[in-house]
Amino acid sequence: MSALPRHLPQAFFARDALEVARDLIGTLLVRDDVVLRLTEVEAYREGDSANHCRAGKTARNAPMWGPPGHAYLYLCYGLHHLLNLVTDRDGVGAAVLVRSAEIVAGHDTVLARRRAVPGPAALRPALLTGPGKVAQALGLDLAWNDHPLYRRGGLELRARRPGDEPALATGPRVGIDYADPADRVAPWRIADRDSRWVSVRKALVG
DNA sequence: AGAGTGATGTTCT
DNA sequence: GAACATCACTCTA
Repeated sequence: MSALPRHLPQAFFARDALEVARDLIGTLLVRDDVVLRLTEVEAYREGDSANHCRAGKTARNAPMWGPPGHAYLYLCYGLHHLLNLVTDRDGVGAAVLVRSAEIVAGHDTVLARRRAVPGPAALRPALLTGPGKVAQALGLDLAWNDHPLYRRGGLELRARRPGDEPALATGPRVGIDYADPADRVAPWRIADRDSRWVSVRKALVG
């Protein structure tokens, strides 16, 4: 396998979640032999009624209030671990949820973790479109909370590959019917317009 | 392809 | 006790 692009520095994450979300499409999540290219994310910002931090700091959302560039994981519906990347400055509760990705390397490991039957038929978007699937493919659980992504080791985030300048599509975030109307329709879901490895493709524009 | 539904456990009212 | 940033499976067309 060819050399990976550079790590993104902590300063990359120390901005508004929406800005970070746009820049995350096309970047690489790396763990052991698995390399995933991000194709779909959602921003959860300060003052956002869909944000886990809307009611203040709790034991669950504590990592979101911490320094940028760390992981925030939580258990959704009692079954699925969801991976977020903490954004904005220390003391602000904001993050970007990773919704979908495509496989760059480590196909066999991903298939095994996803409990898919090995073979060409398994390598289709349904394998990795959805936040629970991405975390499962990376082998992540709550033990990865607070893990820094801007340093070598464990779970890492690296820059886009040379020449990868994805066109973006946007749409409303998924599964936040409880939020205020304005936040519910805000186009804070960002995707790679030209990738098939994106969930709920229908609601996207651009 | 689209709608319906059960699984499963933590968090918050 | 209800809600929940979901998934995989089953119908019906």
